[in-house]
Amino acid sequence: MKAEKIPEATIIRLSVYSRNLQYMEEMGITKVSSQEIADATDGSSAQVRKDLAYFGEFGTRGVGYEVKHLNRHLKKILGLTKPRSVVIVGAGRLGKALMLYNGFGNRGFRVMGIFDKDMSKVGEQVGDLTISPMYKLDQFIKTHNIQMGVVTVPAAAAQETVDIMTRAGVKAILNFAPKNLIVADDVKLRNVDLAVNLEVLSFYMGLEEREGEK
Amino acid sequence: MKAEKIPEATIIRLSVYSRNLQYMEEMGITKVSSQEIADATDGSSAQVRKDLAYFGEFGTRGVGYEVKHLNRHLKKILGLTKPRSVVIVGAGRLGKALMLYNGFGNRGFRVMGIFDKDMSKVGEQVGDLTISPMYKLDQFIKTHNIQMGVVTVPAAAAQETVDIMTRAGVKAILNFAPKNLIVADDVKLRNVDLAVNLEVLSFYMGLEEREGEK
DNA sequence: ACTTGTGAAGATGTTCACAGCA
DNA sequence: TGCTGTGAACATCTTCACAAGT
Repeated sequence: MKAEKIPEATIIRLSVYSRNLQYMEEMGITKVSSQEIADATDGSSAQVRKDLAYFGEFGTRGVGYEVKHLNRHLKKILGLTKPRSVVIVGAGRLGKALMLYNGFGNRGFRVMGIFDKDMSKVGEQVGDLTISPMYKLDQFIKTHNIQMGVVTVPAAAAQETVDIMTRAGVKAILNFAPKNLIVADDVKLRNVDLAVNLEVLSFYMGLEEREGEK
Repeated sequence: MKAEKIPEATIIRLSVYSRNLQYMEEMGITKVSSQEIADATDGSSAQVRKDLAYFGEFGTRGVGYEVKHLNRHLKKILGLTKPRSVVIVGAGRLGKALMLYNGFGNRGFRVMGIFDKDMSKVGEQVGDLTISPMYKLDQFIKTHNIQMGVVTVPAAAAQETVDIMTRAGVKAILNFAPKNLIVADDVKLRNVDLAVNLEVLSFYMGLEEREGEK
């Protein structure tokens, strides 16, 4: 392992490797090669080995990797060994859908609260949580030591939302609002822009269409 | 403009530029510089100019860009000038949330149908559409000439879903199932993995925590 | 014999810095 | 003067190919 800077693309792939190793583990597979991981995740075996090499040596030459052992290390690297507390702000359809999304829970993320400005939504039950009013957000984050926030409010309200979150102590934010947000250097921010994804697809479709016209 | 290969990162940024130009247009701003676009989208002015240079010359030296003119070109590049027809398969919470998501509609994407295998969901009203049974999907895609599909079914059902879609003629797929899918070369596929995004944030939080321990 | 781990080569993407033009 | 457009320098990421280890 080296103290180099690690590409973000590597971290994304490690997360995908881990998910696939999880499946393998559940299916009772005990041993895997870099080539098999590559096949399952649509990558190359050299890439898999390079990605892992940033963090240490996890395999046995001539043999491969022990599934359980490798997955345990990957989860550790990704910080998934202790549960992470999350709040969702914005109890619209997307916020509620994420609140109830199983994919978070079974990877160690605990959605502890869901908040909305709209008082007509406050009190509504979503799964086993109740929608809380925004003015309680700051105190809730502090009391429950919340580390991560998910933003599903409209673009116009996104900046004030992250300001409240970060002032209260949230250290990482996943933003679904189509807006470029400003946060302090020590806060990690990731944007998921659903429309951008469709537009990228649309671009490549357009390329094909133009090819077809020739 | 050159016939070079264009980085996907460039396409993603063009989509973000376009969204910001849209805001500017709505606010009545007529003129913008590459620096101003960079500030609004958290990038560099050189990057903005390089991205645009793949497709032509849209500005005036010494002056900048005409907002409306540039946005019109970007939308053309992204294939957003004619509306794109979309189906959503998987009428769970995420599927419904996406169905009702405004961000698609106001960028030219038309959700024409929503489908689910679960017959107890079929017939249910979502916005102004009704959930249809899976066996109607193939015919619907052909009849309405659907170009894009959004997959929000569970991981185990994702591959068979895209097989039906692509056999019926869908040319681009946005997949939310945490599963690596196989599609023909002429079909464009993008994966949005919500848990991966949280895991990447978790990784960077872990780095900071380890820093703090020193 | 087989598969990892890795330096070196190659490919790709970003930034610099300035010529070109209004 | 001011800002775009762009070749060249730089930085980053991926692939290659083989030595090392079992």
